[in-house]
Amino acid sequence: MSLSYAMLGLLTYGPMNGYNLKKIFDKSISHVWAASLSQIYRELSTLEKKGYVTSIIQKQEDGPDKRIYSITDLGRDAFQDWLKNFPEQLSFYQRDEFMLRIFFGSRLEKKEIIKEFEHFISQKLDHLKKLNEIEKTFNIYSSEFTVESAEKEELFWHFTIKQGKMTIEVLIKWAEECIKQLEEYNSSKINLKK
Amino acid sequence: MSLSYAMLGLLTYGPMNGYNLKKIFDKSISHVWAASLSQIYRELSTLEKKGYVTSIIQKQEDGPDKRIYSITDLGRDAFQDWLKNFPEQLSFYQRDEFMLRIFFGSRLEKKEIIKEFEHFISQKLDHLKKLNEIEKTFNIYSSEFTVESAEKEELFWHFTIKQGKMTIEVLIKWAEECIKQLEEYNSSKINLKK
DNA sequence: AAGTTATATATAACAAGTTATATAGTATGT
DNA sequence: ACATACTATATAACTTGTTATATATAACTT
Repeated sequence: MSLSYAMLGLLTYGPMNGYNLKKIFDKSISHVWAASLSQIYRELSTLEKKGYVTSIIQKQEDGPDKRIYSITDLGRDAFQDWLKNFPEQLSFYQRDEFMLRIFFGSRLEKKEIIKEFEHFISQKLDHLKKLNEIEKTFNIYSSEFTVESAEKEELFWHFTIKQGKMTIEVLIKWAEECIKQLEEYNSSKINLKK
Repeated sequence: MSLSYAMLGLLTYGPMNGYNLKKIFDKSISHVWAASLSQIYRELSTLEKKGYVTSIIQKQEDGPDKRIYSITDLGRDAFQDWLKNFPEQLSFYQRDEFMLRIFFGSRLEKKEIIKEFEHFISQKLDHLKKLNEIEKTFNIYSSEFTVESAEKEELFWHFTIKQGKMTIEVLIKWAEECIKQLEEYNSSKINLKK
């Protein structure tokens, strides 16, 4: 599945240990595919069993030893194979806790729900900042981690950031519209009652 | 977690069996929270153990017996409690297989990647259609399943559909911009080489 | 008549993701 | 000096989600 290929993809940039891989994840692709440390460690052993990566132990005097993983030719092939075979059917289904609550929003007070929409907007503004931070580190990584050309590598990274930004911006607009509609709905209700 | 509350939420509309619950899921909240049949069955037993639902067996002459679940007062309270307690931190992290491949898009031919962006657009157009179909059935359900007022119930359902539509529309715009940028990038590269 | 699809009912096995726990050094704050 | 946080290393337990399997009837398809 996708996690293993995300990991193999990052390992094409160079050998890494689990902890390091997690840091790179968070600074590069967490907005596209998130991973927890424990998942990464488990997946690294699975990948090793499959022969997609090999590991060596690096002794350290300060702190515990490191296990450094490198991608194998078999691993590179598997990654490239996955990469070129995009799925036919892209998933339509979602799992969004906030949206689920909104679905049942009629069971809440108008004031409460407006407060939640406002909180949603402030959270999305935070997410925009996070994306900007990730974007800033791209030029650092692209010079370190270049496969073909840093420019081409960065182009695609920016596509994913752009997707995130555009989506967040539209969600903010959506929430603002919902608030407006709720306020209108309430006032018309009050008028009817009079 | 969310699945159980999605199920409890639907059960506030009336008693249902697992199979039926799945159908309602697909026609109402799959765009917000998806569930598979096996998950639903497992979760129903968990909910029963917790006392949030009770079940009776309905004998049937044609086909196997049905187990009809009803929400209990305890279940209603748990649902309402969940509903009013929106999480402070909304998740920033994502898991999107398509976007992950785009992240590594520099390893593919320009032609291939443009083809995938085009396929993405056509899939998103399909998803728009699915959302429209879900939206159409809302008025049917809102008259059957009304808690307070059908109008208020539908208002929130429409918010979730609107969110889906706005997001999909912006994703299409994003993909179109990516294609344009890729074409420009390639031609400028060719020019540089000349 | 035989095969496929849909309705109806689930359970079992497996894979993936989250949370808790364990260990230990280094740095920073009060 | 003591606590908290961060770096660094993971493993274990638990929860959630997906895929495969099982059974049986009815309706539609070729």
